[in-house]
Amino acid sequence: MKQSTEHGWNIPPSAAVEIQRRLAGRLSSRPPFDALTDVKSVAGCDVSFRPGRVAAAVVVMSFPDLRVEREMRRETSDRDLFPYIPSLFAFREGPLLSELLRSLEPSPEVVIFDGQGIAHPRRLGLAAHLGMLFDCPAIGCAKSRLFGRYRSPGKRKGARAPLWDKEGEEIGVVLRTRTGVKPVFVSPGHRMDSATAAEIVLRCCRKFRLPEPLRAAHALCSGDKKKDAG
DNA sequence: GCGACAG
DNA sequence: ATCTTGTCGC
Repeated sequence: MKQSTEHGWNIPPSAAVEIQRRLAGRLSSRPPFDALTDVKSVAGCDVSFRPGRVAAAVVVMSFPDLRVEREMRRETSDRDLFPYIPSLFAFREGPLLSELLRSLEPSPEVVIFDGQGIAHPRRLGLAAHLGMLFDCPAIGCAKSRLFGRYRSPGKRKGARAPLWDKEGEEIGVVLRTRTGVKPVFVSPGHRMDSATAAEIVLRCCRKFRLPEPLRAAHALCSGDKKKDAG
């Protein structure tokens, strides 16, 4: 049985676009928490590819201390995997991540995805799409830009610049998570706003450019055999 | 028609 | 994303 078909992910690109248009209208930009004071844990999600195989991982960390609380990993064949098409990214990485997220209890307080939130042509990047499906606060943290215009942020850690759409609406933040390194593109997914998303991502960054939950998820699904070290 | 284009 | 070690630069 093809799980991707059962879950409605394996569909023609034209149908995928229609789904995005339909779901985008139901997004919420209001975090369920006042600020960051209520957030006790943050989950990171990532997917990696190997010849013939695909693996996804979800790592839940306490917040703001960032201690690993839970790790989940799932690997399958890449048969019937949706092709990589910019703007339809969720249909490629979403299926496997959904399998992990649906079995994660209790539901995570906040989830950070390796991709865009609403900084997308139809306002439905991976983080917005999965956040919507699980009705969970979600943040998109991408390593490069897909959509939107911006002015380069300051060079120091914490510096940020708004990411705007063609109508001048803010759809995210270009955030410098480490002095002197290329900034990341943070955008709210579901039940989230840009300011809160940027704060959470920044507080999840220690010694590296990417937030720890994402680094941990990446290491887990890609099979990095490393150990801890302050 | 010509670029742009998350991972 | 992935194929891959050392190496150039701050």
